[in-house]
Amino acid sequence: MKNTVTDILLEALGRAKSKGELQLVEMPAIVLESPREKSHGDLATTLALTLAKPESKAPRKIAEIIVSNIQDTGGIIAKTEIAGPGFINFTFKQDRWQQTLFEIDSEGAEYGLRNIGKGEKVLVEFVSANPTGPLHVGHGRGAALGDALANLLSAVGYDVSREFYINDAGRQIRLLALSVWTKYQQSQGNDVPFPEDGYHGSYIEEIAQAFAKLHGNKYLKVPFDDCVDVFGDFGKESMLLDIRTDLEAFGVRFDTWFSEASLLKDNSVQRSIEELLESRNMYEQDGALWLRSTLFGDDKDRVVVKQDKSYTYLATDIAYHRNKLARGFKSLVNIWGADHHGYIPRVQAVIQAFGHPKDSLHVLLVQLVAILRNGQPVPMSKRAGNFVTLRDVVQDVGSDAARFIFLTRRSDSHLDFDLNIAKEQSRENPVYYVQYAHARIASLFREAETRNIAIPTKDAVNISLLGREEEQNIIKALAKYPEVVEEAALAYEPHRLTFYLQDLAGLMHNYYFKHRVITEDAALTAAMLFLMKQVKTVIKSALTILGVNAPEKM
RNA sequence: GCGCCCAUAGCUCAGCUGGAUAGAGCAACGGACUACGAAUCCGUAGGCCAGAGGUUCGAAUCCUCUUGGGCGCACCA
Repeated sequence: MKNTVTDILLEALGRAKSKGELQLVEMPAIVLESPREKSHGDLATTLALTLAKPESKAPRKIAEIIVSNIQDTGGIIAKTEIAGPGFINFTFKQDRWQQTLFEIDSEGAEYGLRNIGKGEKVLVEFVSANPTGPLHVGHGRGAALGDALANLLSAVGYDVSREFYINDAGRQIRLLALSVWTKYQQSQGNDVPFPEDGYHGSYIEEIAQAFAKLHGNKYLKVPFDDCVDVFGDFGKESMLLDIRTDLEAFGVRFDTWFSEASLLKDNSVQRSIEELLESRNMYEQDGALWLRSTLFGDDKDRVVVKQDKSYTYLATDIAYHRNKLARGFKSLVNIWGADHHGYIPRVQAVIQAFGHPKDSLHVLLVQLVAILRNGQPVPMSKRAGNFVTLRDVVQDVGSDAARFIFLTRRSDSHLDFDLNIAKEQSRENPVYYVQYAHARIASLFREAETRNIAIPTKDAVNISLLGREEEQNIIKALAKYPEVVEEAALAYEPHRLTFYLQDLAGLMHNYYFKHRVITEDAALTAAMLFLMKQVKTVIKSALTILGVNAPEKM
């Protein structure tokens, strides 16, 4: 629809130019938007306003010139108006909107999908929690965002992979090993002091018990340094299994689990460093190797190899991002906790040092989640191993509610997650509101079936019967869906879909309440059922992108 | 000290690339079930978009400063 009008406008400008009515030294971008105010038509453009200055003419005058040159060859426009300071408002013919319903009906689940990505490979890396403890709600928010975003990017034609980066190198795994080893020793009666900065939490004991069950007292007399790897691997594998299980319960599956340690093992860290030294993006100073990140906008250069020849965290990240690029991903999306924001310029420098444009990496920051119970914040202390886990929340409120609520805010704004509201089955809980709209339509269809009324196909329906205001509003909302999907995908903002869904569900509930669908008037009943069918399709499509179920019954 | 993010109705938040009279939900108040699911709907009220300048035809949106919150500033991970 937008494209058609854009073409019409471009042609009009072309004619105005050839007649000498407008100069048009530069062709302006055509911006079309749907006005809030209904009396302003279906689409509006500010074209005349933006042209006022370069043309040095009054905007209304320019609008008149443009309008006089418009030729609506397709016959879709009912009315063109100049309003206010120079807006041009278009109102479409009713049957044009109603075509939307046929479109949805024939495309079904495909409706709204686009191919702007053209199969380009995109990697979405998210969650990437240390395998040293269970996932908490913050990870859940990242998981919901990453998964929905991946779905969204697929919906617009990208070839998307989901990846979990396992931070399994370095000190934290050693500390995990030591924590498990200590609990193991203690459980076998050896009074070994627990490490001060060790991981607390009952899960460590569970791992130690599982270890004892498997190995008995075989490692009881082995000094820690001689069995770090055994305990480390065991701990890591146990935690990863837990993490994977929790994520699956949350409906999230990864295509790849990428191990940080593997980058050290296969020498890719070393090779990355050599490559950067060769390209002069890395240099030696004071006995350390530095990434010349200031070349690419970072505040200061960063150490990659320390004086003692050990690597900083950045070293593996360099190798990791090099690896991502080498796998052919044109676009990388990283989802991080907001406390890592200071790290962004560094990694963007890495990308550029390897010769890729800065904007091939998009970092989305996820703010913390505060859990509320009965309106009161639930205290969380990571140190004491006492925090609300993703598993707790999913068990408590369900995966659907959790996912939807995580996606009702922009990712970079704080989120208060109220457990009581998430379980509530009312308007206040947006998940139920939207799911209910879907289930209500399903229920309506069941009712129709018991009365032997078929859900009509498009050949058996007279769409022009749907002329009431509520019907027009719903149809317009449905027509907007493909745009919403596209914009949400390009902006990396799945939350736009949750807002869209709430609007659409609202229109549906309002309509349903005002107008009885199944009546004596068979033709009208058929048309209304047909409309409802398309609403159902779109709600389901959007919920599916968000990773939320669209139930037939609740 | 330097840098990043945020400030919109009593509360929680939307507001698309700068557009026309700033929107939802909740809470408050008043209404709607002999009919397809009232898990719903309708109405009323609620605003100096933190403050002050600037840019322009036009600013919640862009720029500068101030105030008030959050977070980063490691040869840690």
